[in-house]
Amino acid sequence: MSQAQKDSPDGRERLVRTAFVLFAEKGFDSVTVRDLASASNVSVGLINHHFGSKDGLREAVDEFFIAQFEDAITGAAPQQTPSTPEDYATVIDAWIARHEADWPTIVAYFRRALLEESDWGFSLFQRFYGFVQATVNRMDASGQLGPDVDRLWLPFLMMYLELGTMVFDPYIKRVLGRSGYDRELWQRRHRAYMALIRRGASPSREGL
Amino acid sequence: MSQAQKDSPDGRERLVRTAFVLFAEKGFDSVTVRDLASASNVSVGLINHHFGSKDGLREAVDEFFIAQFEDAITGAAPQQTPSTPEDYATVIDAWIARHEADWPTIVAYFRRALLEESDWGFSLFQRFYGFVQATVNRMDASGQLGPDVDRLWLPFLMMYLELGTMVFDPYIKRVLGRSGYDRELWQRRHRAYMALIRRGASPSREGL
DNA sequence: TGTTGGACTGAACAATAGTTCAGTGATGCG
DNA sequence: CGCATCACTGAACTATTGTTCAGTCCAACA
Repeated sequence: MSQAQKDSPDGRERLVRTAFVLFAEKGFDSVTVRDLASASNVSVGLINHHFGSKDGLREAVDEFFIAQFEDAITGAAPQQTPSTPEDYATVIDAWIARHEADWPTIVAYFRRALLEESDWGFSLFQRFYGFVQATVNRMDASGQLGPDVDRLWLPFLMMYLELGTMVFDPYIKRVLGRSGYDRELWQRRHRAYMALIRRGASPSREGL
Repeated sequence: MSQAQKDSPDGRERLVRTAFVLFAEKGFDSVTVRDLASASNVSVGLINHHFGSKDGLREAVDEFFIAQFEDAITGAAPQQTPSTPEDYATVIDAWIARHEADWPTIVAYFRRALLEESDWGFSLFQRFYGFVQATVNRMDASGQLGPDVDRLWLPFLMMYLELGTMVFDPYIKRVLGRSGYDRELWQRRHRAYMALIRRGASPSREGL
């Protein structure tokens, strides 16, 4: 049990980090153990030495990723529990801002985790769902939800808006020429998202 | 150039159809040419004979899929161009209803197309975007959009709600125990979706 | 100093992948 | 009948994959 030394990462750590990037970019199956080894400057044998198999490495990378995600949902807002749409969006924005450097990689990895339909991808979804549901419940308790709003679907619809931004970002990039997470675009999305949740898209029916 | 005979599909057609199902279920890479051959009751060689390569078969399956999608967007509503959120949702509902039998396969294939980030997956996205955008423009022209609604993001957010329902349905199944496309659940989602687009989730601010 | 243990190597291995191609059988045409 | 064409076969081939393992190196410890 050697202590973690931060100065120069050993082969094991380099493997996890480069695998995280490569899996996110190209997908698990498309990355060979030789790709991983040469990108990490280690030999092929080291993967099986440390992780038993390529799948073992994947599990290690998943844990590495979950740690960041966990921190985002719990550690992110230890005291401030969001109870308005603005709070909720702010928490998520803060998380994104905190991970700005490797945000594209995180998004890409998240994408694949969700779309590959794995068990742990489901656990990610479930955890996120719990977070959104709790927020909606608090909004409800403080009278911020209309009486006819569907309490079952609203959390899912909110998740779709959030996760859709992540999952479809590659296509946004191709349609608009830049990522939906680019500063200006993201702020605009934030406002549009907020407005939709709050008031919908119809003109306010003052005349009724 | 033999005419298409409907009675008993030849090896080529059987290959495309079973490949469509298997690719949707397990993903392109996870399906071997031997799987495809035995599931279609043909020999391995036939794939390369007809399609040149496994990738050639994929292209044929993609075209097969696009044909259905195309029919959904254009053929679905030849005359009726949607210009209200209700119209829009109705067109999509009709499409889904029309493909009820193989809807799960279509959803699964769509998922994989998105995940793989292929050019044609992008063209699907783009085409759908064009459809939604046109609808939003018509809504705008007939005064159904609030003045402060973001015209750039609204179509994307609407797409996220629609596509999210498709892409995340496997998780809905695991959270709620049944598909979001089950009749009762779907109708409820339809209303919740409509309400969100129209009025948002906040209680109507009549007192203001 | 000798020895133990763990990180690390890389050639060799076995399994599996997609592809090739010589050959079969049925069909239609002259 | 002879010939050409076409869908189709399946054993053989080649490339690539993940895995194994005997062996190297080096730091820690007695």
